[in-house]
Amino acid sequence: MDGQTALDTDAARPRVNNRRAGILNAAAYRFRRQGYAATTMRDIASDAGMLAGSLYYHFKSKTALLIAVHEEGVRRIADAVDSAVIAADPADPWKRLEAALAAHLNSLLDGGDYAQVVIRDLPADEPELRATLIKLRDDYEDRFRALVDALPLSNKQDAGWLRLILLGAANWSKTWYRPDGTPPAEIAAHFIRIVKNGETPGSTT
Amino acid sequence: MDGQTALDTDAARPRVNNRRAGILNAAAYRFRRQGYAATTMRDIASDAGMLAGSLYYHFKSKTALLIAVHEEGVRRIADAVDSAVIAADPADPWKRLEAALAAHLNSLLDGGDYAQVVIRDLPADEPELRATLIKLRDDYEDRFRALVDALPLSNKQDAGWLRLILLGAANWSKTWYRPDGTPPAEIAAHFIRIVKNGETPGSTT
DNA sequence: CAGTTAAACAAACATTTGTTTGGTTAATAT
DNA sequence: ATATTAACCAAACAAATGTTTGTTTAACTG
Repeated sequence: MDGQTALDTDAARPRVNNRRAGILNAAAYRFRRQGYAATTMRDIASDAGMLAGSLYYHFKSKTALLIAVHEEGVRRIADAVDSAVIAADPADPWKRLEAALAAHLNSLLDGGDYAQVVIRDLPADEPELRATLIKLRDDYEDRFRALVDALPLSNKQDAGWLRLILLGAANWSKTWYRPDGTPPAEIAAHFIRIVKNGETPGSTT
Repeated sequence: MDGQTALDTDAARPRVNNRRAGILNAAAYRFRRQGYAATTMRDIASDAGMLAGSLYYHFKSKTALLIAVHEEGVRRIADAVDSAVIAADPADPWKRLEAALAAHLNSLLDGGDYAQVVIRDLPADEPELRATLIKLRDDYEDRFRALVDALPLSNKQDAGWLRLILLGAANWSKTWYRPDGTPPAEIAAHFIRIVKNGETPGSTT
């Protein structure tokens, strides 16, 4: 029995916590498709290839699972946005905002399940849990606050409205987006162009 | 087997179905606050002043209750928008759209619970139910399709984007709106102004 | 009055829920 | 080899779930 070398046991598979990612993936998948309340621990366990009780070796509760998915989701979408902003032209604040919005949309629409869970409406059961999740999202959205504040606006007071319009329109896109339709980057370009130039006839594009 | 087709909205017989509205209100209240999956029939029954089983005299299932709330919600918000558009200046298509958006926002933010349930993310459990609810909302949103198509746009192709931006930003407002903040009508005015005139310096008309 | 019936109750139903517990396996370390 | 421990299973748990059933109450009608 012990004659076999450790060739079949993947060396890149650490013995400790190597199933955590798989469980989190399954949870994110289910939370996105069914929502938190409608997802059962047995759903998640089944997708992860184990029994419901076994999940409690890795996570102490269903709530902890939701928080972990949120944290991972915020981390991913924030990284994507930060990278896009860094790669964008530092001299063009509109382009920087567009790059951030495109990354946000891409994470939301063509990305995995995590980002969708972050954006989706939060469960209102436990106020404490709700506060935790809202804070996670707010910290992320601060990026857009800074990007919008850097714009040369005709009315500086509009920075807040601009942020709300763009993030709202973007977050709502998951209800009408189709993978065979306009890609996320183009959606972002349209959004930015419209709020930047307006739709009044005669405005130069 | 006399199939009674009594109008449930008929108030001529107070004794018949006079609790329907109360039950629907309770359901809308709970669905808005907790979401559909997290709301129990006992929650609704408790708010309506009866036991869970008694609900089944008025509605055949929890699903039927959700559909009824959606139908009532769409009816209310559609009526509000239609009235606002009729009262608006027929010669100014931008004002007409703004009036519709203001009515939409008002129903969503300062209105009752029904509109929020319509807007909230739909349960994905039963595809058939989901299709029913989506169709209800789509029929309502057709109003905005017509209003946007009537605009004198610098780029006619942008009608679709304009509708998506405005409805998206509006529907997302429930996540950041505070009753002591900017009132719905002013929010609508800001949204319209920005997409109409743009934010490029010097474009103030 | 009796007869009918809308409306609700009281109690149970069979599942499903999140979670706990104790035991089992197999890899690792000593 | 022995001990340890990460990881999981198998089974149960109490509570909660949507729904059904038989019965009761009270208002209307003839």
